[in-house]
Amino acid sequence: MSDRPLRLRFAPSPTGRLHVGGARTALFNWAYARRHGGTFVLRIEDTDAERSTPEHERAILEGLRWLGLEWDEGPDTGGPYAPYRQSERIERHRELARALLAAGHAYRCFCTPERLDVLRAEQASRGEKPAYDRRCAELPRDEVERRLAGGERAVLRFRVPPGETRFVDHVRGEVVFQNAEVDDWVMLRADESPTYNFVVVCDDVDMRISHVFRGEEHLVNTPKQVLLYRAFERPIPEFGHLPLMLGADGKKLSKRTGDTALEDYREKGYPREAILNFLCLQGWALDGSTEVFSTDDLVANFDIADVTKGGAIFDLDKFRWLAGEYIRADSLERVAERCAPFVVAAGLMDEAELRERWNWFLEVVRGEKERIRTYAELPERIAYLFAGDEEVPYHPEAEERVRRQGTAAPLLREYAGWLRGELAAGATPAALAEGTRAWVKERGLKSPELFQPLRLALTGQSGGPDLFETIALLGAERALRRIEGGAGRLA
RNA sequence: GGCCCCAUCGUCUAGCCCGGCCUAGGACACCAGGUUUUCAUCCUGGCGACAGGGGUUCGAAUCCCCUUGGGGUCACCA
Repeated sequence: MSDRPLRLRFAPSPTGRLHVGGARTALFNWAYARRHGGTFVLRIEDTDAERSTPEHERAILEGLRWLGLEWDEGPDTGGPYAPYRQSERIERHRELARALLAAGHAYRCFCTPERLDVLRAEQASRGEKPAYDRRCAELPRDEVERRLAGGERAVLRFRVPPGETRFVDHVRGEVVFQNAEVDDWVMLRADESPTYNFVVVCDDVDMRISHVFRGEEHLVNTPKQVLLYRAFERPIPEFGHLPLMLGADGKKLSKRTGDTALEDYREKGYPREAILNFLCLQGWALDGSTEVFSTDDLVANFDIADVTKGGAIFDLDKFRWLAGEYIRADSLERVAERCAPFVVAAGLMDEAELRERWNWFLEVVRGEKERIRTYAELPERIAYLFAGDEEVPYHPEAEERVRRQGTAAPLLREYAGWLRGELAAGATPAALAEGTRAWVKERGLKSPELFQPLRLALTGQSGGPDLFETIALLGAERALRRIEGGAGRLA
């Protein structure tokens, strides 16, 4: 088994947006394949015709690609085991089901959903575990034929053999299930459509999947699947069940406790490198001390055996810190490129304007680059640059602090007079900074006495980039107008 | 509830497999200080954990058992 070609897969179901937990599963599968020279397969599990949509499928592929997780075989790229969309493999599933039926590993069950409901209700009331009672397990062949011919609907159930099922999980070690605990589960529904536990094995067998790494919620499915491999007499793949990603409440990450979709974070402006890095950190560590690392580092070092066993609470604070790290470390040009769509979306500038004033925009970004943690944070921080000079929105607390100082209005008026002269003479930001310090000193003031009102008048905020750079960004006329306007508003 | 999985700072984790180097390391968050025109960055320091109990051993965070706690799962969903 170990000398089989290494083949891994990620098999999302297009019934919703790509979950961040799914993205991490894909990442670890991908990394393992890349590390060991294996093949990474993408397969779409769209057997739930009710909920699967082409839109979701497209979005999932796009999201994975955006992350940089390229697959070697998949629904769009094709490959030697095509098709890679389960809905297109149903004939094969039925064929395999018939083979199992013929071999006695499966049987027809005529029990109606209604009877099963009643059965489960009775079991529940007696405090028993809900399980199929195998009423149809030993039906004589002629009776089965007769009822089928009579138009009765039947599902196909797997006949779970006695004994126990054990397998080695590469994250957890050996896991044992008593087969008596495993229900005779449905392989084919009454309409002949195959169910998840069945198709997954059919396709993994047909696609020669050698390693199955997936979320821990699938751990309890594994005995069913191992039993199926045995029935098929095919090699059982290596398993590894990844710890769950948990919400702040310690339960499986759900919409109740935060954003669950990869897209959510993308839309919120997290750098993709930071997302990837953070996903790694949920359940795996490079060396225990390095927090910031690339997917190359992951690929060079990833081992399924090093994955943590316990569930990991999604630590948004750390994620945001990491995102900021990536933005700070990135080039100005690139940060600007990536912020641009958010600026446009916020209605601050349109694309033509952005192109036209690109160098100006670069300077704007330079001022905020070490302050933002996500690209989406830029627009709100720089909105003051686009406000009318007479109606710069003052942050209430900042304004309150300045008003308490009391001397702001006359000071600003006086300073504006001085500044007008300097600006007219073409002073650089650095020269202005120096001149202003001298100006403050001459009057026996403390720096904040001027700078706080000045910042408020210019930006409406209490913090931000260098004031003289801000003046340069605004231009002399607008800056002066804001300072004089500020003197008026604060008088 | 049955079954299965898990258990190191508030959070993510290193250490555990191959007991001693662990007075348990790193990071986020938090607190304090420094730098700065402010905010942020950056630097320094602080707070803070081996769930509990039994074993095994000269010695246990590391091995075994029990308890407790948490999670997952129990469909003609995936």
